[in-house]
Amino acid sequence: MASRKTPDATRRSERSRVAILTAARELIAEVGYAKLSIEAIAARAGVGKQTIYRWWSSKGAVVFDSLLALSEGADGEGIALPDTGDIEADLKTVLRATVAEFADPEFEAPIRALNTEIINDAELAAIYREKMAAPVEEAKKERLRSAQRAGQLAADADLDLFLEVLYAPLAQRWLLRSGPLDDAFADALVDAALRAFRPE
Amino acid sequence: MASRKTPDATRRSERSRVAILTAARELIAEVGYAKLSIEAIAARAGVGKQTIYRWWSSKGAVVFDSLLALSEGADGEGIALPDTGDIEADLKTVLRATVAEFADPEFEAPIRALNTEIINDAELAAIYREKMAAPVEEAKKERLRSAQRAGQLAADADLDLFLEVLYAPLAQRWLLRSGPLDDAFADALVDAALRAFRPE
Amino acid sequence: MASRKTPDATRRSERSRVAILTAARELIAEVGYAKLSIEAIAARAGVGKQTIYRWWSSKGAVVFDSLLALSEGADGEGIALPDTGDIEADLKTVLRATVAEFADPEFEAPIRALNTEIINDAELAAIYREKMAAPVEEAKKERLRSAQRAGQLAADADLDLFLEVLYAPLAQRWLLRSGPLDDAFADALVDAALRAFRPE
Amino acid sequence: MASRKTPDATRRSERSRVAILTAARELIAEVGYAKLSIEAIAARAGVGKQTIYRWWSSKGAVVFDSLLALSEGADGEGIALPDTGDIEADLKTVLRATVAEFADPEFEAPIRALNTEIINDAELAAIYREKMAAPVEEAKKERLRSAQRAGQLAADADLDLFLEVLYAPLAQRWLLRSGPLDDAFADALVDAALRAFRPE
DNA sequence: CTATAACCGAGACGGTACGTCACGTCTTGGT
DNA sequence: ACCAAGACGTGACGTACCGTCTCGGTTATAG
Repeated sequence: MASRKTPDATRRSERSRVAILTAARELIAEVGYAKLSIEAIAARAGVGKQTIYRWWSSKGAVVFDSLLALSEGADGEGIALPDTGDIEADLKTVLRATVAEFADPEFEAPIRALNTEIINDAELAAIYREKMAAPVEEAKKERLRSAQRAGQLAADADLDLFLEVLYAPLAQRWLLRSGPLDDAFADALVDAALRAFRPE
Repeated sequence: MASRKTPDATRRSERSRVAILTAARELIAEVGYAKLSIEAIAARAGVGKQTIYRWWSSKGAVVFDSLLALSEGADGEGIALPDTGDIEADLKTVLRATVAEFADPEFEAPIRALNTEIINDAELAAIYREKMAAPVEEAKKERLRSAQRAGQLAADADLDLFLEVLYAPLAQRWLLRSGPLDDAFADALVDAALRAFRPE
Repeated sequence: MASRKTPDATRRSERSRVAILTAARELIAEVGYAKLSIEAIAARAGVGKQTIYRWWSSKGAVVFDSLLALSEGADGEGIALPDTGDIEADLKTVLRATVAEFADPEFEAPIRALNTEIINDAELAAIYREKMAAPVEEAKKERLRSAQRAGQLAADADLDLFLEVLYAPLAQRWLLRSGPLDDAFADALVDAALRAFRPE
Repeated sequence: MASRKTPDATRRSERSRVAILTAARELIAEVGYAKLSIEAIAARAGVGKQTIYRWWSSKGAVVFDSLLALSEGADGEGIALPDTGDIEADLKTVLRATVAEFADPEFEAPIRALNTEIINDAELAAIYREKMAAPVEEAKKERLRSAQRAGQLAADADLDLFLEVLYAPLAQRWLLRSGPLDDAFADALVDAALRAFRPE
């Protein structure tokens, strides 16, 4: 069941690893995911192609890792959501921030690339959920639990479902460009989600 | 000074058009979107490559057309939703059907391919919304208006938002494989959406 | 028994064919056979690698053809040997010329390349004999027959053997650098060969 | 300012040296010279690549050494030619044996490899002549001197030339596959050489 | 009797070239 | 004019080896 050739990870060149991931990130921003090539990454990173193939199984895996690396460092505590005691206000703040983030053209290419990868590769999807989505989601749920304790959300609300109802429409509009992505939309989503899961 | 290339659509070979679209559909199902090539489509269709390039601007466009063709024929009236008078029951019926459809491995490859295209190509996204999404959406909204008239939905409910809250989480789970996609989930979504937009 | 893919020779680009052969010849002279690469030939010829692989099966075949092309044009009559009536004088003239030719550094690289190919590829060896060696050999034998008629050579002399005795030592010295390659050696070879095959 | 690299020969691992040479010989026989790689030799010999590069300057040098090793052991006296008093009979015996040796497919690959190396590398050619060719040649010349003393060969015959006239045609036919290599040919060569250098 | 310097196995590394695939353009001959 | 066929220049693929460069580990003299 093990892979046929297992390079010795202790000998791995950290310099090369970082250079490859950096080059991949830069190139995605510059030429987009579709026109990204392993050769270009290797050239930009000053690395032999084999060094990429030795440690990653596909272009998608490199790209994925390069984006994953972005969200690291701030692992754990750093990603708590604001808690003013007013769940509606706090969620609107957060969703408006998300909307603003999506509007940043800098994030456009990499995030579309990431989604393209995840849609077509179940394995990467699993890693994505574990490494990138899960911590953020947990932070969000923590805030929701606080709201439940404060009686602002039904005590038996399915928090996963709540988050999906809240975020999926946002993500869909952005991905499919199926409608305006503005503060009004963010607010409307928060209102709808809170209505759907209010106490009583 | 005139545009360099304007093929005469009246002379277009219908036989070739159909063969290309059919070949594209078959190949997507067989090898997936990523490994699909124009050359393979041409070979399978018994067509010169130029005949493809003459009428479509990119691989995505061919693929897109080939999938678009699937949803045609039943244009207009055919896609009305059930209306038993009970919006909750009707929506659950429809969403459960959608869930079942997504579970069909036959649809897997083409729909993921379609989404990959749409995510990365704004123009195709527009055509998709106009040609494929809009008619279906309109049918759904028609049913919702009926529910509004029956007092089962708030009179001022934003129907677009309602549909997004209802369908986006479904689509997201399927695309990202972020959770089970079953009848229970469908029912929970309908319940949440109806709670968010109930009258009063 | 036919090759798996047979390109249409009538469509072949003469421009590319000539450019490839020319580039190959130039590069052999410049960098030698061992360091010659298909990629370099393609680049120099302004041609895609596939165009080379389409028409030749190996680097050796290209190189071989490029050298073969050199000896064409003068096919047939052009290669008669001098016939003054004195076979000894004539052979010495010819062998001294051959010695001089071998001393030309311009010929060094290509001819060594040619021999390397022929030694290791029986098929190329056969083509070489038929296309390059045979015509020259026939011309030489014609001169020897004239000498036989003049009574300067045994009437029953094996002319093939005569030529081998005459030329093989020359070629060997050059290839293996096993001794000086000068006029004295040429003369000595002619003397020995004539002694071995004199009349009576 | 001293030479950068001077491995200490006294510390050299004999086990590795032999394993490398053996592996090289085996691989030449198995895959031929052209497809032989340093990495394959190292792997087969259970040796690090550096150990090869430390002691040999090129692939050719390794191959050459591996073949050279074959002809050692019997250095010096062992390689005397038969001397029955009849030079014609003795030479025919020897040449027929050589012909038989060339027909052995076991020798095919290595000897062609050796020649390929020698043709393209003047330095190896010099070593070859000194280490492999010279002793054999001296033995042959010793037999010829005996024939001269017996009056079977011209007293002033150039023995080097004699050997070239005798052996070069043989080697050429084998290398270029330019004709049958049989006993008849061997006999004809001996006859021709003896005619060329007979007394008087 | 260490220690310290070389060789050694292993194999990661930056590279070059391989031979293949598909791209999108262009040309030819047939309908 | 459109079409099937496919040659072409281009560029990327993933693989094989190149020759160099660390890494421990193991000898085998020199202190």
